[in-house]
Amino acid sequence: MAARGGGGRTIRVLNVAEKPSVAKTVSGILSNNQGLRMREGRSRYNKIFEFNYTIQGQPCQMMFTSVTGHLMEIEFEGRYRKWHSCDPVDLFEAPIQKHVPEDKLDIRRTLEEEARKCQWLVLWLDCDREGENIAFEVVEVCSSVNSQLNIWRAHFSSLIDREIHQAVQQLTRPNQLFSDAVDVRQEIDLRIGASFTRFQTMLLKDAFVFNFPTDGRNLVLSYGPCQFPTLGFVVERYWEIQAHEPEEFWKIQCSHTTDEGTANFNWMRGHLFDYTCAVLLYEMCVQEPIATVTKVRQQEKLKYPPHPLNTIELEKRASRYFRMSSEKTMKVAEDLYQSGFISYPRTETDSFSTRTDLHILVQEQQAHPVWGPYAQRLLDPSSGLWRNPSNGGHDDKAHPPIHPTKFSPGESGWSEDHKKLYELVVRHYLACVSQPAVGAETTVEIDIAGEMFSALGRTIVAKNYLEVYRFESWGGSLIPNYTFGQQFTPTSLTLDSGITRPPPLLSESDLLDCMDKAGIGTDATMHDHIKKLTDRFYATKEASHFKPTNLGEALVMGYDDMGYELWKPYLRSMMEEDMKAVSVGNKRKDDVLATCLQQMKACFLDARVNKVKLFQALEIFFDRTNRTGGDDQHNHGQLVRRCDVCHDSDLVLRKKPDGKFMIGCSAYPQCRNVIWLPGSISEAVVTQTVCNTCTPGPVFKIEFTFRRLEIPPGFSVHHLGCVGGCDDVMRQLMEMSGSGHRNSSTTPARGRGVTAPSRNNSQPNQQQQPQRQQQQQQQATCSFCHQTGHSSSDCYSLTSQNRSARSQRANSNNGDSPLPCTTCGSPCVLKTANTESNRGRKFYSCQSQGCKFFVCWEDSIPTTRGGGSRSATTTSRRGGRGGGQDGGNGRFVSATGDPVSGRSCFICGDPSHFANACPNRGMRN
DNA sequence: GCAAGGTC
Repeated sequence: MAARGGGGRTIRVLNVAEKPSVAKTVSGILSNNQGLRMREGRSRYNKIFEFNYTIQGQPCQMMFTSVTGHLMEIEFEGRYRKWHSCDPVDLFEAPIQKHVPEDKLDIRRTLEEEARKCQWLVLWLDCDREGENIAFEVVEVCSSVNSQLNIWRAHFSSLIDREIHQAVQQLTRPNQLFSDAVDVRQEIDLRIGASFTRFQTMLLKDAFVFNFPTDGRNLVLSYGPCQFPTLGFVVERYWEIQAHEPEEFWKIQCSHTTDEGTANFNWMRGHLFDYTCAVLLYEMCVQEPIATVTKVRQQEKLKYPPHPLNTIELEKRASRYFRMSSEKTMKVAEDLYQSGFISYPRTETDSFSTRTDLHILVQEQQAHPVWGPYAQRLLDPSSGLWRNPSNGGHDDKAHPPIHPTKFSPGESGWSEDHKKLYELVVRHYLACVSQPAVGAETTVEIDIAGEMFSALGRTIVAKNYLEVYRFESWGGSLIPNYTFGQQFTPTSLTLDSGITRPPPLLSESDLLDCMDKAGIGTDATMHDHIKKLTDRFYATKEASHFKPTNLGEALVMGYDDMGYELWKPYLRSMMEEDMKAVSVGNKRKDDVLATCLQQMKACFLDARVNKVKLFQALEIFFDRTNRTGGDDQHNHGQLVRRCDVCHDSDLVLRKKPDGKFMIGCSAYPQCRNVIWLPGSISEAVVTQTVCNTCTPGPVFKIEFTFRRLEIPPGFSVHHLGCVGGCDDVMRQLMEMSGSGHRNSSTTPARGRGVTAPSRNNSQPNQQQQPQRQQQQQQQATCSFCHQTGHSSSDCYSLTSQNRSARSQRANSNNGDSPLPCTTCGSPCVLKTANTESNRGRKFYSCQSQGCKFFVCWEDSIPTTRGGGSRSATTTSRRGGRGGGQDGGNGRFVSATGDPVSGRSCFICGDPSHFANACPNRGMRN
């Protein structure tokens, strides 16, 4: 702190904290609870504490009050607030104002009244970017009534006496850059959120039949840079599950039982997808079933207690242990915090400060009837149970990890959820300061006919923290004693089949994990974003797992089909990087704002041009209403020819709202036959001239006018063209611009198809390209939004090049041979496997949505066995021990061609089944 | 009727 106050005269200092509890605690610490007075402010929650204090020799009369988080909000100016007052694209530039909302006016009044009386303002907001921004909001309010205020910032990371005294003696100036970063975030969030939300709501809400229970409220199809990536995680997992093709695998299981117990030996190959190979190896084991012990290893293993608890871990664990939603968890935690039983529940910190008195917290818990005795042992040095907690590596510099602050055996007013959550916080804390559990592990490896197997036995030597942390367990199993070189005959040796399973739907804990890793939301808001998915009817939660609704899936699909990754976390991650750059002065606030908004506006305009993708995606799931939902591009047009797809309606020429032309079927959406025309057309009129070549006729020719600079030299600006297929000029221009014919009447939209987005419609001609590319490289021009200074890979509105989920969906539809599904009876298709062990092998799979059942391998069908797609020399994964089927008589052969076994069961010889289904399989002593 | 971030 460089400046001093008013010499020896007592000055009045207004201190402002981010929340009432901090104002109270800091006042208590600084005053040492001596001469501390409290009086009411204008807001019933935000009291004012008064006491005397000396800052660097300067006697001060301290006034300490608080806000409750942000004091201000940003909003569009009045004339832009009504949804129909402007085009949503205008929201990228509409004037924005920051104001104190109605429910914070009383806090503002308190600040104004106190600031008028003071010479200094000391800001005690949380020490993060948001806290710095709130600090500037407080400064704005206070300075407006007292421009002479001397403004200071106190830095503290926990509410510990020494740190607070130190903070007030080392005041600095507030950091404008930190605050700027938050201003940028707020403005981008508002402009993107409001524009896209209005756009997609007004476009789709009335165009489809949605039967969501909105309780009389308007249906809002919101978009937000946090809620959409959260939805994206849910949809992506769902697509992964749908794209999963079950595959059968085989593994050899061995067990050995003695008086000392049972050892289950696992095949060290894991499992094989090649049945023949597995059978051959199994057969060798059966023929030479003596096991030889090749390794016995004994070692001590430790299982460590968890790190101290932060918000995300609290939410994840409450979800896992109690199936409590993150929203509920935070509500209950807030209650417990408000009533003083646990510490502040919104914290990223998972390590305790070295100055925290950890023992006091345990002492309080000694009285508890259930975990009290454990707390007593923990405090007894002779038990050796105490261990200083580990460091999780996160520190928000504002709050300690979540820990119990007051003992309770359970309050009468507590719900079951309150009891569970308090217990979790206490047990977690006690676990953190306990020794790890100790186990003795024995690993035994055996060899049967050259195949290796291993078994693990564990005995728990000391449970330690597991005694109190009942939510975790550590399975122990006794196995017999073995010695190196020992031989024995297994009790059972079986060839078991299994089938690969898709991953499960995302649990709340998984979803929080995804968001945490991708930086979506903050610890205080993540549960809000999750709840928003269900509030907006984008996802449902069933048995603690999230599944997208048709609406959620369709919206993501629509943007994905446009090629945008608005539903992926990258946009938020890039914004977060820019915020960091602003906060350390590496980028200017105005530059980041301008660049980001320019790019997002380009993305918005492009999305609007391609809105048909959203329609197509929603049409897969919902019926259309008679209302257009603002989409009028399919209403009128000039007749070009009879539709060559539905043969029932006409193909008509239309001009789209963006000025570009297309030819589509008048029966849209029942028929989605469409011809996209080059973007270089400035005018197009259907003439009465009929093409003499194209059939079936009549096909009316069109008088086109092209923009000179957008067509190659040698092409005429005026052209009487035919779109029936005979016209080379049109064909060439269409190819150059990536436009052309598409029949989408039978295929739901997936991927770009031939519909080139408008940005590609004015490609330079061949001669111009090298020069243009060079210019682009020199200027680093984004090929998407056409702004300089970044490439398309750095564009906020990233286009999707890597569409794994969609390509999987597309690839899964490569079959052509019908066969009824054994599960649902729907027709199946023949597909080609793409896994390492079965690449190229054909199989039948059900095509019915929601079934997707793997039916069988093509070569396992009896009538086709002789000519199966696998060759007789299929090699196993075991080098020289290859084996397979011969091509003709269906017998197994070894790599040398010697017959090994017939196609009948090699265990009992019955031709009606194979060994894996044999009732006698396995070998018993 | 829209975002996300604070907190009560």
